[in-house]
Amino acid sequence: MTHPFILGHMSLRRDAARNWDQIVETGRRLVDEGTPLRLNEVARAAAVGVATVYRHFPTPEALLETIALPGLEALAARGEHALTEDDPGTAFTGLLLAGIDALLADPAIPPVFSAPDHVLPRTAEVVARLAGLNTLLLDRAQRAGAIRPGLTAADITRLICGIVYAATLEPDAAARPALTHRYLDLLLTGLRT
Amino acid sequence: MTHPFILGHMSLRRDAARNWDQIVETGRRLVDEGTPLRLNEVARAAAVGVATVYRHFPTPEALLETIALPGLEALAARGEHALTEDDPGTAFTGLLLAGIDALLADPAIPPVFSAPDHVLPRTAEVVARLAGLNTLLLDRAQRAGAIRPGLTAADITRLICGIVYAATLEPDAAARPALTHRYLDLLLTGLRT
DNA sequence: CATCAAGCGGATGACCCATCCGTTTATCCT
DNA sequence: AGGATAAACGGATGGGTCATCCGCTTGATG
Repeated sequence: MTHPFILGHMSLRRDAARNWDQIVETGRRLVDEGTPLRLNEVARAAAVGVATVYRHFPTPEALLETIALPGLEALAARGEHALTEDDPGTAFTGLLLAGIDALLADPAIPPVFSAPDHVLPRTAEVVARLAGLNTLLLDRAQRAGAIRPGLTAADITRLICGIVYAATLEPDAAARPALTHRYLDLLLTGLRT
Repeated sequence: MTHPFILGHMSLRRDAARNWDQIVETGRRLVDEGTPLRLNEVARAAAVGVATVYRHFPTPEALLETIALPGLEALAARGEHALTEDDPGTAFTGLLLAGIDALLADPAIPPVFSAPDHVLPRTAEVVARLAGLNTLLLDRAQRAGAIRPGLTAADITRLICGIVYAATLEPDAAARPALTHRYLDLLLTGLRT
């Protein structure tokens, strides 16, 4: 990942951009290792001054959101692709499955996705985009009679997070994907008409 | 709550027991307020020296487990009562509902209940007791044909925690109980044969 | 009442966080 | 090219929290 031009017309000095990259990359590594993001530690691991990290990312949340962004955008793209599918039922369940897999695959995503609000505009934007997609696909599936009425998109979002959370209670991480898929099946049985 | 005699034959000096009570009571208040338990803060709020708190509860987890214990034991008692019910299906679902309500009602319970291990023997014991009850009631319900086979008690436990977690994503706390009940209904539709 | 161990509390060293500021460096302009 | 300038750097440091240690107090015991 490489630093994006801000608002499309502003750029960072070359050394700043390089540091930005190193910080995000290091943060990604730490997140993947399961370490909670401590900005001082990120600075040390990235061989960069502490102030540099704080200048780019005032809080751990800001860095985490930056790290999570690509994954969230991939998921949103996946959702937009689902709009073109023929069967509203499979389009909807397909997005749920993709969401679960994304949440499981990238430890940066769950905390960002389930946070009540976001510090970066781009994160807020992509999460809102996902919510819109979710609403749209759910509505379609409900109209097609594939999903029972009386459920909101917010319910779906929460339940997906709940399923992923449930799977994290399994100590063996390798077993989690299979678990989430079983739990999603269970949920879908309840969701269908 | 009042300090239990340790192993049934050892007792604390009277002032120590009084402090113990005050610490647990203060901790309970803080937990109910949603404050994360910080031992220094508990000491200040309980008008007690820091060392006194640390002597009784070496870690925040130890205090939290102590605070959660009564609720967990009430739930276990509820589960033992469920054993005497006639219909295995309602006995099982009744315990699930009771579990959810307990997790929602007492903020001390979820972190203790879903922790992979426990620092106090009594906590470990009561959680194990609950697991046993869960296994037993699930097995009965499955044999009676009320619940589909292929699910373990651990699955159930995780799913219950997942549902409660899902409800905590709703910002309005007053709406959460209704949510969890709806989600449990959904889950039960999936669980039935 | 005297003895003494159990218990008390707060001072303190260790550690983490995040800001500030003197120095360095990229960029721009002549 | 090279100097001027602002952007960016980095680490020293003050502020805050954590948990231990130890000299003092107090309840229990005979």
